[in-house]
Amino acid sequence: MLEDRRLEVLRAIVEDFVLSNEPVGSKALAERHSLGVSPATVRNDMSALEEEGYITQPHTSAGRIPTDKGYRLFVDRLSGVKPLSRAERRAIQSFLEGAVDLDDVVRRSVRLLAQLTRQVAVVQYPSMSSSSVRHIEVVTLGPRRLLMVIITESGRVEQRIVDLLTPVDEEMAAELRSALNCGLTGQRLAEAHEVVAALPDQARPELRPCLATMTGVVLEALVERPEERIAMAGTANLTRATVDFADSLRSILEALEEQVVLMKLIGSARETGTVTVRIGRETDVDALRSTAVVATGYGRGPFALGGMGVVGPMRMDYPWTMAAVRAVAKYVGELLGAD
Amino acid sequence: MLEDRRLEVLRAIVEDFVLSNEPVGSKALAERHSLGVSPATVRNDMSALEEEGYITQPHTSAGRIPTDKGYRLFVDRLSGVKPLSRAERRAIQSFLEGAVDLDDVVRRSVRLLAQLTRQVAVVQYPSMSSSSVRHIEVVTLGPRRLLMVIITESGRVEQRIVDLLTPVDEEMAAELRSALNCGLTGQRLAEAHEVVAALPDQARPELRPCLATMTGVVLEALVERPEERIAMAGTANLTRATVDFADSLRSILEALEEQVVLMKLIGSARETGTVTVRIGRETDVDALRSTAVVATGYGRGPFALGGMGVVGPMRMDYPWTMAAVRAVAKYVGELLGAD
DNA sequence: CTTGGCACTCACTGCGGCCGAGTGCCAGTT
DNA sequence: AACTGGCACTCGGCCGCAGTGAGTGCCAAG
Repeated sequence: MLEDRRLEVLRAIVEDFVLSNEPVGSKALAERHSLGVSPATVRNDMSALEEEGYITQPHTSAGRIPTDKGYRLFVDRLSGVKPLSRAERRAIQSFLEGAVDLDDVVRRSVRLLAQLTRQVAVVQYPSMSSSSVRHIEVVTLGPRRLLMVIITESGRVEQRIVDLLTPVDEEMAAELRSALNCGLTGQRLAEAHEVVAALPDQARPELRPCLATMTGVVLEALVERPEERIAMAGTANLTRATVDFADSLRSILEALEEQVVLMKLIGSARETGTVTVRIGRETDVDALRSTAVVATGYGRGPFALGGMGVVGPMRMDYPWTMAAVRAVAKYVGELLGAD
Repeated sequence: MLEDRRLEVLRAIVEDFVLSNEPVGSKALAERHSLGVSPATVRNDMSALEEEGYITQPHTSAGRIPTDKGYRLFVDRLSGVKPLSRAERRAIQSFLEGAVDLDDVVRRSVRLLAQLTRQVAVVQYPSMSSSSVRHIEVVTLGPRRLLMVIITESGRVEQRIVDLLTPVDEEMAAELRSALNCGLTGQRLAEAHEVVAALPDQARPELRPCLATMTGVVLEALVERPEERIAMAGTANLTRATVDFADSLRSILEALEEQVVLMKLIGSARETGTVTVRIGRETDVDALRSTAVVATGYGRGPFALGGMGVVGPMRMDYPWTMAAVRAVAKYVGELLGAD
């Protein structure tokens, strides 16, 4: 029970601080939350919490604010996931259902998430390697130049220009097309490594060099190249978290423009079926040490299509944000799964 | 000559202010630039320039800073375009030449421009309506659902999912494909309105409804829909222009996330063959009244493929920025023109 | 274990004064 | 007529200073 109240105090501190963005003191705490004890008692608890590293004071004789560790405990043990209201769910649905194509779905999602959470939103495009090939198209652009267009089950379209060593006519292009399609359609690219590599050997000798080049491109472009596309929106929301935050704003923006960094943040959450939260230094990105990332994967089945999430100040309404991210991810997953 | 010196003073003010970001006074001006006159004389000139609205003082007894009108005069009459160094040109070239596809070209360009100018860079994807159709691919996704992929000369790929009223089998899909390709290949979409609309009538009766739906999609998606895609980078650079600027940063970021606004800014510069500069209120966007936009079109020939440019503080090194934008645009134009 | 009381700390605020960059004006010079 | 040096004046920015109050830590009593 002592232990219990301490946790209750921590929860109260986090909640108040998230609301006010000001260090919260013992008096206000005892008043605003019905803890049933006096400020002095709260002070003792706070002292203990500080000892254990869950809260800290910005300077002597100021209130306390949560530390990374405090937020972590809060997220892990003290907060559920606030369910969204029916109206909010409807809003998500109606916002997304007008989308005309995959690109549109992603762009709408990211804007929706940014507006909803009032944070920076990030959405990964459905990954090529975890969805299977629907069709490969080959178009001749010139005697030695082809355009390959790869279409996946999830509706993503990837294009590559290929320069060949030997000229190819329309007829050969058609053969290449059918060879590729026979070999690859329905394959999950992540698993098709050997199949793809073996393809050239089964073709007519004249075509082999071309096919080898092309399968090389497929592998390089879709399997090995990890830098997939992402969309981002709501960077303006970063300015909301003002002051102390403001000086680091530049470095945060810089980090967010770095594809690799974003992929790491969002991508790692992709495989887990749940919403994951990374707080402060847990992000492993120095520029983001004052931020938190709430992310999840979307797309049903064992292979998530991609990840999405938001980046905001540590001082964030975690329960609500997690709910919003989860809801959008679920809806987008259904939308893309149905295609 | 009196007039001449005044302009010289204006130029000096602009140059100094761009460098220091501090109101510039008569004394420093007379010293740093070899104007050959005393501070008192400079003061008289400054007084006149202020009278005419080219400069202003932030508060009494401070130095002067240029107004919108002052920058405008500077850009129009007082500055040429600094040519880039050979090394810089080479840097541009080597940065861009590794691009593997259109998407990559655009993304590299925008990052390059942002790094080069240290401003926010914006690049419009090559417009569909001003480039001609290379190939249209039709893929069946389900009995009543098709995926159309439209590939243009410039290598841009656009995709649309089409839901049909009647079922279509593979054979019919092939017919539709060839009908579309016969009718549209080589057409400039902006001019093909009637041709596209007339297509269905020439086909077999059973196909007409389908074809009508599909041509409708083509028109709607590629000709009528003005919201084309754009890429942006370097938003972190906005924080460089600190302080006074900082409070409006939020609204600037918001404006920049608005596709429509960006399209207007960049798109309008697209048709002109030269680099255009919009200063302050000339942007016609309230949130950008403290910024300047330097933009140009890229892609040779009478039809520009798209526009690109940078957005930065009015306090900007115009000659250099204009040179950089022009150089990148020229190179990207060549790159895409050759494809 | 809790509580009221009490002394203490320290960021924040408002105030007054100083400083200096920069201006505007004027009288003298070329 | 244009330029220059001199001079008084303005006013934002920068101390230093004391007052205030929220918040803490400790302690002794319940």
